[in-house]
Amino acid sequence: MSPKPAAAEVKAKLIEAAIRLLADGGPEALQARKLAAEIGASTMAVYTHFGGMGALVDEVAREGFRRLSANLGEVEETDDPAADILTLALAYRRTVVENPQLYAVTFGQSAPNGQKAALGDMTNEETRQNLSEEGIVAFGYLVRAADRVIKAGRFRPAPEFAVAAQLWSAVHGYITLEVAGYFGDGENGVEQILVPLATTLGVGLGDTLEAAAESVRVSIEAWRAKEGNIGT
Amino acid sequence: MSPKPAAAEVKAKLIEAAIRLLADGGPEALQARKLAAEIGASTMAVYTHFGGMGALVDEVAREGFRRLSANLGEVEETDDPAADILTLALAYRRTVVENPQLYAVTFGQSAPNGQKAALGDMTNEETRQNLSEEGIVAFGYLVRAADRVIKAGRFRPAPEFAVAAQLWSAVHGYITLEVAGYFGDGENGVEQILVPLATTLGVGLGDTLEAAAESVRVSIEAWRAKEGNIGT
DNA sequence: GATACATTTATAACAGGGTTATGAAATACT
DNA sequence: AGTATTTCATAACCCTGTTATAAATGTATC
Repeated sequence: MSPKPAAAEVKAKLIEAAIRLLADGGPEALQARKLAAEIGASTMAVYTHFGGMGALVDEVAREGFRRLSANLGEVEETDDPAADILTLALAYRRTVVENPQLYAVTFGQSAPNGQKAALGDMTNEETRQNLSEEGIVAFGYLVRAADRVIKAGRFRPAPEFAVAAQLWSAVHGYITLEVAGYFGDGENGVEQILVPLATTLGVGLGDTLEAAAESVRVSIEAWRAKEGNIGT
Repeated sequence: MSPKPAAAEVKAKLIEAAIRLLADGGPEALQARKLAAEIGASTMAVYTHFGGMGALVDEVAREGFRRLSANLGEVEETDDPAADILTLALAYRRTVVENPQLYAVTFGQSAPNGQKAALGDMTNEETRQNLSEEGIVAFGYLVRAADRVIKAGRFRPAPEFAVAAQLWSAVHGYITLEVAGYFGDGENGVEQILVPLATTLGVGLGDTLEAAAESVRVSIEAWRAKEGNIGT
């Protein structure tokens, strides 16, 4: 059926090259001619395999979601689900901080060609079904974690989706502002804002101040050990 | 000193035209040739008055901050500072929702020319001084509101800046995700997510559940009356 | 194995952006 | 009035996405 079986391979190489160019040179480095040169082909490769730069950027955005989901999936569920939430937030943050350019595209912020990567409405029970698979998978980790905390009796009973959406808003907002440069370099913002924010959210959703603080402490300690962040 | 006194006027007309084009046609409509046609001039106007599209976009971003500050400044301080915080958040949200394209530029998300509108580090006492004036003014309203709630004894004692940064993260994140289309159309997300989030933040920062809920109720009621949002 | 067909690819051109020289027009100062 | 300085319109330049076009490459059929 397909005269040239190398098609999928070229497609993958283009995506790979796109992410590399994006990470190195920012959105303006994501150009058809540079991509072609990177994989040793002509610009036509972009058009035969994607139809244009727009679709390629879309695919890059989806790949970002896939990598985010993969990183969130590596977070193990412990017997302290409240701590797991902050651990997920820290994994989310680390993923974005390590490749801000990619996630600017993934979240439709940086738009090399005026693209948007909208996933769809999450507040509607029905439309939530036909969301892009990549986005719903990533969000699903938060929903599951929220559900576990509620079932453990530490958050007040509430729709786990609504709780997850609140957590997502707060964490996403924090990460967006940190990456934009508002909270300084390094782990400064994590210590001064994200950690207190995690406590605030835990207590606000029903946890006791003591339990929330302890969960935050546990998660942060593991984070420091894992990422080699010797807290100051 | 200046041979042509019309300079400032042309500059203002360009900014005005840029915001109009942006609102109507999105980032890709923000072009030197279109701007020139809009004000009945040649593209050189952009270069003599701004030096290039980049600087013009920068100026548009600052204008967005100025308008945001103006809208936040219109929020009156009541004797319920916790309610005022949600009122500020709703004004913030309304400003962005009414002109998402402008605020995509203001927050450096949409980058017609790869521009960024970074304001600077807010976690550092010293560097916080030399932030761009436009950004610090807008953020200042939140800091002042947080301070009032703390002084009223409803939030636990804490640096008002840190509290404001948490609030800003959460609200900014919510707005970003709503505008991106994740929370459906209209006031859906406000009712389902932003309002509960406000309660969560209030309680998490030290307020009682009853007091926080009452403040949210008061603010939302005023909001419905003002914006004509007949709650469902 | 040779031929027909579909797909991919390289080349080259086109269209539409930002930007830049250049000289003319317009205004303020002397 | 004359001079200097700024602004502006025209036209070109460069770069980027895109699109014709024809050659090359592989698959399927006889």
